[in-house]
Amino acid sequence: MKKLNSTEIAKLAGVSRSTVSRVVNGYSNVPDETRAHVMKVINENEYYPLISGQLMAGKKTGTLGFFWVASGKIANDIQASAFFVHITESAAELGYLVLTCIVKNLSDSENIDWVKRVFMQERIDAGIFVGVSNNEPLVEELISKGKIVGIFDHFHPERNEPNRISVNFETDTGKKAIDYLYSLGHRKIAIIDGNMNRFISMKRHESFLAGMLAHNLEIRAEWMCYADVTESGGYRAAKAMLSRCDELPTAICANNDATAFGAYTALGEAGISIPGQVSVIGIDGHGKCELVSPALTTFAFNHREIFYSLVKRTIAAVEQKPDNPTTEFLPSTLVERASCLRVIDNGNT
Amino acid sequence: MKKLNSTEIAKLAGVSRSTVSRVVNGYSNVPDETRAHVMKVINENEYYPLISGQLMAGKKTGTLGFFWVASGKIANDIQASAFFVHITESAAELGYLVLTCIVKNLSDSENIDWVKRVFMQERIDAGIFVGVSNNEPLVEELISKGKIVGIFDHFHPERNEPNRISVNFETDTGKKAIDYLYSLGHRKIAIIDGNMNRFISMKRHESFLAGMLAHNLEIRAEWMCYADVTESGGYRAAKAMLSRCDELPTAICANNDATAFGAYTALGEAGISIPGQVSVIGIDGHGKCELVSPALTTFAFNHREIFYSLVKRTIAAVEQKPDNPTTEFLPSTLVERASCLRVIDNGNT
DNA sequence: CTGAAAGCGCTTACAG
DNA sequence: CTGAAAGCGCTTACAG
Repeated sequence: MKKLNSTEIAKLAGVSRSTVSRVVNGYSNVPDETRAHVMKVINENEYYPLISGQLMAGKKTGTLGFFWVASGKIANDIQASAFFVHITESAAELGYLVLTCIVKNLSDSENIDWVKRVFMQERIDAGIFVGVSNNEPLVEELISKGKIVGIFDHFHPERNEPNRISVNFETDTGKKAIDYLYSLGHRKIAIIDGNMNRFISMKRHESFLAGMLAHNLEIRAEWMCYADVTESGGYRAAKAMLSRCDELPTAICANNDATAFGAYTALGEAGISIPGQVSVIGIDGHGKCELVSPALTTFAFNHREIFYSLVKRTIAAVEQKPDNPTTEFLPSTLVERASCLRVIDNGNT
Repeated sequence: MKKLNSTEIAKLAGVSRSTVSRVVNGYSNVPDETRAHVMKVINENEYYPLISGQLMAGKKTGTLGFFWVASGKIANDIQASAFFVHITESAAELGYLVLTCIVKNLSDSENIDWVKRVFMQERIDAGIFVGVSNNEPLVEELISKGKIVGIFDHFHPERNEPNRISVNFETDTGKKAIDYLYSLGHRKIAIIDGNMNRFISMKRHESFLAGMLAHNLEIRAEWMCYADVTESGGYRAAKAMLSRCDELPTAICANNDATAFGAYTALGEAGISIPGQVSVIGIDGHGKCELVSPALTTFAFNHREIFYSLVKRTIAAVEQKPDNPTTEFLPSTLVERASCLRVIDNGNT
């Protein structure tokens, strides 16, 4: 069966290309009878309008870019899978396709150009970014050029351009984690902070400290450490912390679950039992929490909901829906597993 | 900065649009000096040719579709992540973008149309399919329409259309698994087969039996079971097998790792220790093998290599490279972990 | 080596 | 309600 174009379909149906187009696009100004007849010809001939023609005539692509910025190995990262699936499924639900790009390094000009070209060539209507810092120049450039960008973990209260869409974790989860450990009797708490270029890591840092202050807990320098948000970063940070501290904390509060998994390894290597000697708590809701031993207690976010919110509002911006909220903060839920132990309050503060 | 088109760039550079196009496309028939001058104007104005115009003029999309057919929940599946990452990275390495589609159900006409439209609208140059049966009507239809399709786990020796590209696991891994268990002294081996609509599951089934026959092992009906290739399928199959058998096998040979994980759960619920009472072996090289307890011994495949081969040859078909092999079989490597125990051969065969 | 011109397949204001 | 016509931005054979 030969592939027909709209002119040929029009001829077969005995109408003009205009009418074929109206039927294809579901416009209302076509009588039911005409529509049914044209549809029949379209279906019989399996006519699908070519995207090239539609784009030239000014239609949108119906496609979202998904830019996953990940420097390390992500092939076996459950989280990468979850993000990819949530974004793709959310987009599909709203009738959009997803063009995926894994970006290794946003400091590399070739990488930058690869991303930029996707936008500038108008292959997509908007792009979703995951894994960028809160002040990524490329993102800022795209926004300033009027491109619609949806960003996970991004907040600039002073900038509220309608094409700067973001979704965020609530900002007080750090304090909630400290509160929880405190309620279990922990008074000696170590903190593994994240990457201070990321909005949420910074907020979590502030929020950890707020929790410590609220309970009058000692913020001991040797227990404070910084990691990036990765498992290997958490491992290195925890290892260094353990080797320098005179006294062990009773609990470690990690910036995120991946960092906590890294801490598990460091504690294991040092022969320290979890939660017997040291409790560990994460934040995120990583799929691996239930697989590690002991299962990791965490403040979990609903990632499905988070990405749906981001994708939905990004698409709303594309379609110029009015009153579209540019940002949203979503809540966590405590999931108690086996990694945190109740301890006797020995009165030390 | 206003966005310019090729006419405006041509004017600024003092050449014709033809020459701008030649420079953009890197054609050789442009003197170095002209090329440098035009490039300068292009870069200064950040000119990127719109994909819409390029497509209309007959250029390819430079995009591959990735159709992941998965009926169940895949958000937390490590494998889904790995496949997605390998395909996207392989494509990027070869200069291609990837349009991803998660397909829930290839029996549903809406799902079918969603996939078909991506091809028919010419949004992509070719599509990669993962998770389809060896005789998927949609795939056959696309191939018969001349669409270039790359399929993971697909083999039809009698059909060798140049647009039917596939990559496969070697077909004798089942026998290797039996050989290995035999070498550990196992004589009472249970087999969990996969989905017989999948090429590799069928081959593995044949190959399991070949191994059993080669060693003169009894193929006991109560130890033979069928699952789909999922973890829950493996669980159900193993559970049913355990409840009906009078005597326990000393080892379970699973069609694939996910099925083996399901068997773990069934054995755990029945209070049967792995590998103390029953050894378990998988096939695949799933990222979770090292996370489960005991770590799963498996015949692992190099998924990166597998998907690179598929993507590379699919792209070669798009670019009409000569002598492009339409299929390839890749080997496994035994990865010994903790799930298989050496047993004393009690002489039973 | 270079430009003028044709052409790709649609959609949409416009006129009726 | 419907059609003729313009127009979208490129590439490429063609002619020189």
